[in-house]
Amino acid sequence: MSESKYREWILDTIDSLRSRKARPDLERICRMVRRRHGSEPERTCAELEKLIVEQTVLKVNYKGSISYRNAAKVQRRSRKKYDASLATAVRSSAAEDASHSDLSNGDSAMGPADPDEDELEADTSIAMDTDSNADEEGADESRDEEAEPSPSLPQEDSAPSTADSGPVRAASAPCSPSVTRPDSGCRSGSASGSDCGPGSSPDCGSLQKAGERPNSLFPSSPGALAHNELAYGSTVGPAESQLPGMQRDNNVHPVESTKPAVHCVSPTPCALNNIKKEDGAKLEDISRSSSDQLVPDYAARQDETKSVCDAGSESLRCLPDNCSLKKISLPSFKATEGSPLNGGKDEVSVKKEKMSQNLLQWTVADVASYFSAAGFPEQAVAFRTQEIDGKSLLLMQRSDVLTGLSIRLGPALKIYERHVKVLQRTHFLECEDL
DNA sequence: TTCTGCGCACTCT
DNA sequence: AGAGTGCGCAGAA
Repeated sequence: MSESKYREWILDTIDSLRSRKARPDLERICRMVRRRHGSEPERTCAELEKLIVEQTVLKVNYKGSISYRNAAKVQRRSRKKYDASLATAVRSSAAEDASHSDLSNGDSAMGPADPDEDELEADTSIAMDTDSNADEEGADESRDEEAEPSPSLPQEDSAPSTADSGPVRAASAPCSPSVTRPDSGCRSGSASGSDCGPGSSPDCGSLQKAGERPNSLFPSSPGALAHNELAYGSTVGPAESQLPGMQRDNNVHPVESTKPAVHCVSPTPCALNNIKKEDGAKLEDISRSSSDQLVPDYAARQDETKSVCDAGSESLRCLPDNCSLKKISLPSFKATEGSPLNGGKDEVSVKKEKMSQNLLQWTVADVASYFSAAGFPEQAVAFRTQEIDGKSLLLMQRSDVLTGLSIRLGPALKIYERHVKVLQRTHFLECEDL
């Protein structure tokens, strides 16, 4: 309930700042929301992150600083072509979130709000993230594999877009989730920092809602995912898939753009710190005792084998079959599928499917226990703190993992490359098949 | 002190 | 050339 209210407030604020030619950064947004509605900065940060995840708001790195955009209003300028292709991906999920249209973000306040704005969000968002980091491999790889499928999509979309008839319309679904990462949350500026400051550990509880949203499912569309990676991962990204505003930084200062993200200590992270100390200990103990050695082996192998492309399917096989990850408890997975340890090729594929599907059903606890069991108990706490469930996991970008969880770079890289990426890839590859 | 409006330079398509 | 963005400054509240 308050969620939509916040959405409105935040979008309104962003629009407002923009109209007055002020950079819509975290600090200003929080301040304005507080002034206008009396909302706590931490809460605003949390809600903002949710919107970012939903892609209702895009977080971009423009001219060296982080800015937030009303997804509905961005991108209409350039990416229309892109949209077309993206639209497809999005659209699939769109259906699911039709409900989302409520996102209509109340831009009303803003400018020439277009009627199509609601819909725009979807595509817009997808492409955005500029700030991201560039991480080469991630993006490159994903690009290779993922980019391919998309080509086919475009055409399809074009049709739909036609349907949109509207000038801009492309995708009808506002769903795409993660283009931007929530990571930078409160980091920017002093204000943000102070607002969401460590001491103020925002109520993470609020954050989790993001994952609950229906649209978070959209990743089910391979295309969408791919795009996310591209865009986000713009990281490395080939300018191909990025949005105008966002890519600027990446293209121009790939490295620099990353920096901000690194420093950033999103609101969540702030909370993380506190939580880590408290609950972390418990969790760590538990998880540690349960799994440490499992992953290395598997992970290492993955790394080598990983020629990205096959990573997806390979990983699947790897996880359950080759690697003795039995210990890793994948609740949903097991539940629906039974023991993953046996079975021939057919079974494997079946498992694959189920696993992917189940991924969407993973709860925060499932995700945490997964990483815990995978040998990252400490980091698992971060996932838990950030309330990353299966859906969120699918939406995570490399930078999210590297910087948004406030975990050390080393483990973060391993987690992303060996697990997150693999799970995502697997998931959407599978979706593709379907 | 804070908010708001806006000229103008930048950046990108 | 056209359009989005936001810095920096001045005026208003």
